[in-house]
Amino acid sequence: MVALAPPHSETDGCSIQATLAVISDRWTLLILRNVFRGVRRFGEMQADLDIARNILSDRLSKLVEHDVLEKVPYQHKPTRYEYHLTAKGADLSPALVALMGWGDRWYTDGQPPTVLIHEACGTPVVQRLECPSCQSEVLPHQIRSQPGFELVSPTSEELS
Amino acid sequence: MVALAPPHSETDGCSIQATLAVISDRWTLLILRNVFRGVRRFGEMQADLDIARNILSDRLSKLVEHDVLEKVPYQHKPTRYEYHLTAKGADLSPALVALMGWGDRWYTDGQPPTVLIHEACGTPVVQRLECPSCQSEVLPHQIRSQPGFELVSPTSEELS
DNA sequence: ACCTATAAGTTGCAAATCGAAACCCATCTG
DNA sequence: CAGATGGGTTTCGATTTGCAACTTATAGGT
Repeated sequence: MVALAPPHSETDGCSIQATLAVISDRWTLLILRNVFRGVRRFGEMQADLDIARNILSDRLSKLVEHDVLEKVPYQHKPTRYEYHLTAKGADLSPALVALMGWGDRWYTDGQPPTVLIHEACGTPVVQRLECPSCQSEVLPHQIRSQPGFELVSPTSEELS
Repeated sequence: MVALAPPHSETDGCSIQATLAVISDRWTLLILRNVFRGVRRFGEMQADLDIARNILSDRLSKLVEHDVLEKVPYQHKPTRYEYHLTAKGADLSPALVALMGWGDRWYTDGQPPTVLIHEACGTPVVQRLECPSCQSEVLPHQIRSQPGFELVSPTSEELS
């Protein structure tokens, strides 16, 4: 298990909380996964996801508000928009990869429905934690969490 | 942007969908983050998260149902349980790391509230995609998604 | 025996959110 | 002018949420 610092909710954990405020509902990540795959228009998304139109509309505007997607006109008369990933949205890629990986590992019997492969050589890629100074892989139990700038020594918690 | 295959919803994307069925609500990931940090009891979680007791109760039993957490008795008379991560639950660690990382990168002005460091040397760790055969880092735009076993050549989508 | 405290829920009910279908608007095609 | 297309908004019943109060089980004190 990962040894993490004891919680002190005001300063800490807000990263997850802020993240969840943006993506934690049944549809948002599915919408984003589709945008990653090139499904960018209202109708395409609606057909592919089988989501209610009002909900899709609401989620898209929230994603635009949160600067995860941006509306890009693709025709005039009448003006119609596509939804493209912003830099912030594209940066959700690792999270999407991680969640997809978990689903693959625990919710498929045989092959995963989709594998991500290294374009140059065709090998399936893996997601790992690395230590930039040791240049080696770090396993989950070899990490410790530490407050960013307060120099509080975390009263080290016992493990399970 | 990541080049991904066109969607064909029945076979594909179910990994994300299955994952979202488990974790996609406002509280579940916060609960799990706390369990990762050693907060395992009902009352502790309730106090730390400021979550309604009925919702917490509901989420915990769903997580137990989904085999992400398990109830472990820590006293008898009256029997009380702690919630521990199963292997499946612990395997959510990369996803949690990725989501926390995104929040850190986009929702904090200065230092991130919490950094994950390599226990052995104290260096902050990074999460990367790697190609096991090239033994090199793979950037998000260098990956392609591919159906797991059907040999369908994805009609390569134009990029943005 | 009685009172209080601790831990972990459950229940009741009002308020917010969701979802399916219908409706609206602008424009192009026949 | 009658559809068709694309992208929504509105309406309204069903579901989910959240707060507060209640319950159960047990230990400790007086």
